[in-house]
Amino acid sequence: MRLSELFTKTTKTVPADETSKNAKLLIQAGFVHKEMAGVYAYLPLGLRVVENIKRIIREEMNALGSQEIIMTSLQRKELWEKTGRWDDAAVDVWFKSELKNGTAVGFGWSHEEPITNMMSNYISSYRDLPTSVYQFQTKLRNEVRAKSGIMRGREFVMKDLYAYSRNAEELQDFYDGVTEAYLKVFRRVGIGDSTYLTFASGGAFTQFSHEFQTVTEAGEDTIYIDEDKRIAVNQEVLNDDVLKQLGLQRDRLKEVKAAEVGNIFNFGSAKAEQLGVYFTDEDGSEKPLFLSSYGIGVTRLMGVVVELFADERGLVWPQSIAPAQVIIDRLGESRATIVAADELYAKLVEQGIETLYDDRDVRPGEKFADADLMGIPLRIVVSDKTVEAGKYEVKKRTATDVKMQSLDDILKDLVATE
RNA sequence: CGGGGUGUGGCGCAGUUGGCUAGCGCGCCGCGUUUGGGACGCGGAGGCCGGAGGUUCGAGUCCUCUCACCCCGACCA
Repeated sequence: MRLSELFTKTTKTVPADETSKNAKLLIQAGFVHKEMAGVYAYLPLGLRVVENIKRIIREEMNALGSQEIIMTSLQRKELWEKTGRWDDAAVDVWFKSELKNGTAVGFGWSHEEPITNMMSNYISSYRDLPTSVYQFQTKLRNEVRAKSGIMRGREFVMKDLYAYSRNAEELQDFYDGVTEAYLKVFRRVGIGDSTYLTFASGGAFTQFSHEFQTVTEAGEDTIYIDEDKRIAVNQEVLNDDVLKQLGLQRDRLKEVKAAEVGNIFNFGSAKAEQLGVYFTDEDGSEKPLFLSSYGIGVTRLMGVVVELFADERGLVWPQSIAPAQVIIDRLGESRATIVAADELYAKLVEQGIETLYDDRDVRPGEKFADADLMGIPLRIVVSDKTVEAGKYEVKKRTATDVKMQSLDDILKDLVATE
């Protein structure tokens, strides 16, 4: 994409009503637009990041054998009444409305109920199990107070996966598989080192649920991490019994602030019993489905990445989710430089490398500042000097030094670090 | 939901004890000079001051109500 044609622009001044680092930088760099408190629109560059995160998650979920669907935003009241979750006293984040004829509907803040109910149409035998589906959906939650930019909104993109199993053992197998897959997702998006499998308060069926917590000051949770074992305990369940049970020693734990980027729940058969969803087992008996659900906050994850890596010059994206791999800064308007930059751009695009091309007639300082602000991993300068040298000037976003490289060297490096 | 704060061109801000045509910077448009870390000159366009009501000869400035936004706390199944 040529920056002269890119729909958004960067800005030097940031809206005064944002204090969180992620919102400030994402707005400044033109990645998102704030519509209202806790509600953000994703612009071309921001959308690319979201889509890159989704792509990684999608690959890992598909590898588990799960299949992608998309559920509805409008939901039926009756289903949620069956599980006691329609009541505002039980769930206080509901957005509710009604149809013209007065029928009550809710806007989806989660999808366990409708999806489990739907399963009664498609699962009737043990032969249909285990099975799982997932979706990327915009969740709507009427939070009393939105905060932390895109990390806690009233409208946000979430990947939720629902797995149905024949019994507790089968459920556990899948549960363990997803746990691994999640760790892999977080490694791939670049936050593996700071993300911990965390024991948190469980549902009705199990003592614990598992959260994936990324260590950052911008987080809302307090967790205690064991750096050697790579696990953590959420403050909400921390006590001597729990530590003993998990084989952890209090004096080896470190208290940190963290943001929950993923969570997994084991509902056992409780949800299916409430909703009346059964299958016929091998012996002919009717049994309730075992449900487990798995969430990753896609847009929150994006916010966490910003918080984790951004520096004083702007955003810093890991290569795996960056809106582009490369930004070409063309300096000067000489014929030779324009031709050289156009050629480089065409070649990179041809190689399938996402490339931003700063072809604007603005001063060098502005181009450098924008490239830094947008956080593109690799910057290539094309100028009269580089044309004369027959090489390109290359600089990593995180580096301070520049290298003179040929296109072949650049391509080699790009593939190697992918 | 409790406490605190803020609403003035697209963005950031100033506007004195009420006073006459509401300013400044960035950005935007035109012309020219510039071009390796956010250039400069000249000339322009753009706001009825969040909204409603009130006080007053006169309201961006005062009063009442209301809406929105931000922060802290509570909440987050």
